[in-house]
Amino acid sequence: MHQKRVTLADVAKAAGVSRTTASLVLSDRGDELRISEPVQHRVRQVAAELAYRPNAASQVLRTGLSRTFGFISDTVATSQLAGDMIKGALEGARRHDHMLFIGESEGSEDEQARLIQAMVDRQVDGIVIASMFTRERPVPRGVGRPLVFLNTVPAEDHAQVPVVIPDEIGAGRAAARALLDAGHREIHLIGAGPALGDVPPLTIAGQERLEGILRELDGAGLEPASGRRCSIWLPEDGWQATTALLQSGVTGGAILCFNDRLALGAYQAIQEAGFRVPQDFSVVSFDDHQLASWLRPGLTTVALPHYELGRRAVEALLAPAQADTRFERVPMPLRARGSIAAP
Amino acid sequence: MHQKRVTLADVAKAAGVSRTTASLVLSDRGDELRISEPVQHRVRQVAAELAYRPNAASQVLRTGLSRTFGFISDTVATSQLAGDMIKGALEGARRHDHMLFIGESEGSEDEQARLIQAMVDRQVDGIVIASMFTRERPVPRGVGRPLVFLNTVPAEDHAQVPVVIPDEIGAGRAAARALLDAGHREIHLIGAGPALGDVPPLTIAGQERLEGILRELDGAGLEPASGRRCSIWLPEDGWQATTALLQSGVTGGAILCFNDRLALGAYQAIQEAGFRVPQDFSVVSFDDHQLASWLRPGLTTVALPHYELGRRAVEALLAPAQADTRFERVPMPLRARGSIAAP
DNA sequence: CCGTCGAGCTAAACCGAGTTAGCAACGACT
DNA sequence: AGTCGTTGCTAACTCGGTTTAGCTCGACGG
Repeated sequence: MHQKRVTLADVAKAAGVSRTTASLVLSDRGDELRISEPVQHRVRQVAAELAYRPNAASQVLRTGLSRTFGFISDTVATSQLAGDMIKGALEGARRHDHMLFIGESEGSEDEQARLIQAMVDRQVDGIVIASMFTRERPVPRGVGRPLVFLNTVPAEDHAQVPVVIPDEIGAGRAAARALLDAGHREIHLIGAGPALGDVPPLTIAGQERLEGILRELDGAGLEPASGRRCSIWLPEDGWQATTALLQSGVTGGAILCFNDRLALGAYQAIQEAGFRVPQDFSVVSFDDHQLASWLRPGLTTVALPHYELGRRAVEALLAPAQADTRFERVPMPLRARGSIAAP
Repeated sequence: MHQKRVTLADVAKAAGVSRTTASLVLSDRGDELRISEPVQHRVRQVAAELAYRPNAASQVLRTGLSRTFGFISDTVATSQLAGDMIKGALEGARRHDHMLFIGESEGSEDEQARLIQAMVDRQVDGIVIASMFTRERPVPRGVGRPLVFLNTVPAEDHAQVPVVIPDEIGAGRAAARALLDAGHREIHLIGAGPALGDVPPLTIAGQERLEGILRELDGAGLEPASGRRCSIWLPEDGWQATTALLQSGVTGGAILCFNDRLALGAYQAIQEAGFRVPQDFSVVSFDDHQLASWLRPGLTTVALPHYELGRRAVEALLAPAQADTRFERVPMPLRARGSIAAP
């Protein structure tokens, strides 16, 4: 099946030069080592004619560089979250002419260690450790290659790992600001709150979104009108929390959901109770799940920049690790659609 | 940055044997070549103590096998479609102790050729060419490695490529059957139909789903009550088609959507018109998008087995290509939820 | 006429494994 | 004593590149 490839020796022979010369020319060191123009030209021509492609394994063995990165995430499947992140990572790799190994640890440290091992065995030039949900993770030791944490914060503070995470606090502020700007004063939280600390366990995102929201409201001299914490952030939970809110006698105002899936549940509860978005309730949320553009009216949401996150994480592998790039916060842009109106 | 790895030579030296002996022992050919038990034990022990790991680049160079597959898709980002497919591919690779390169061609033949080239340079043991939407594609020539088409049909009939695709005809039958079994006789199609050939261009899936539906209805002596072809299958299109259907005076029956996003639009149109699912309209669809379980009521849909597709495609790379495995149709299971009731 | 210098190229070592051919030591058998 | 066979191991080559050190040749200066 594996037909014979054209090797450097074949090129050298056909061009009537030594392997050394061929190698120098093809790696653009010909001028540096004084190979004459005619010879360079001939080597290049022959290489092109024979469709020569260097054997990467051989280059890796000699140079220790594989032009390959690794990308390990805890989950790959969860919606387009991962898809866009991987897409960004691929773009980052492509820009530097690298390939990308993908691995999925399913949250298991053992599996992650196995993947790191397999990638290091293959001499990857760096590994991104990604999480689909912002959280703390121990830093793998002794990898011996550049490492970047994506959407993940190192558990030990002494650990020297560059980190790329979304600016969730800024996102919280942006979501609150969007409602304030529309004139809302009565803002109900779905998913967490109303007080700082009322967040589901282990989610840094929830914590920081809430912090941003409270800060922005505080700047306007406000507090949330109410807040309902949900242990999981699925549509069903949003539906329940919103239904409870409506049953408490609220007939209008603004609803700030902690993610788009909760917002879907909120839409459903609002519609089933006979209210309308945005006439009765303005809704804003986080993530910019595909769903957000499919709802009627379109859901205004603060986007998780998955693509950017993936791309920057990979590119951070190559960047010289300076102090100021150790902790990169990627802004989360507001996607304004039709779910916010004046009260 | 790259600290020195332990090599086979280090192990051999520490164990007081030759590199040959160490190599034989560690590749389990010790018995075959009569290395004594004590020596084998010592070598293994030393290897473990030094945490020896073979350099994959070196093995690749020597053996030509990389324990690595390539997975090239036209799009990675589109929802969890790709995510689950990649997840399945990862599982397939993991089972055979392989790693997985991911690449995205964005539909460009040039980019795909570049990716194939880069993967072949790295001596991958096989490449899966995947499409997120079933369609015809030319077969890349001269790859020299095992190739499998996933969700993709070779454009040239003479091309010898194993193909893994979902059983869309069976899916069409299953969707129609689900409605017939509930007692429905009046079945409206959203997305394609009512006659064979009324499908959006370039989608094999649409064609085959329709074929399956028509066959199953025909078996019950029926034809679709109506059919509306949509050029794209987004929620907006489903909403428009369903709104048109309702405005034509239909007040109940069954709606068969060609995918879940169309079904979301149908749900929205039905609810906005004051009807209810499933009391007034039963809805069934295809794909089993995450969305399907989030709708109220849950959407009954025929699942695209993305995970299975990904896994089987990768495993097909290793399977000896027999005639009967050349064209693998993966069944699409019905996911019954709450959107179907008796008329 | 010899020494020096630079231009232009190459032999050979090297990366870290896998693999082939064969050697040394020892006992058994003729 | 010589031959043979077996056991137990290793020297040396190979994969396909990169890199170092150095060779050859002609021009030029003294």
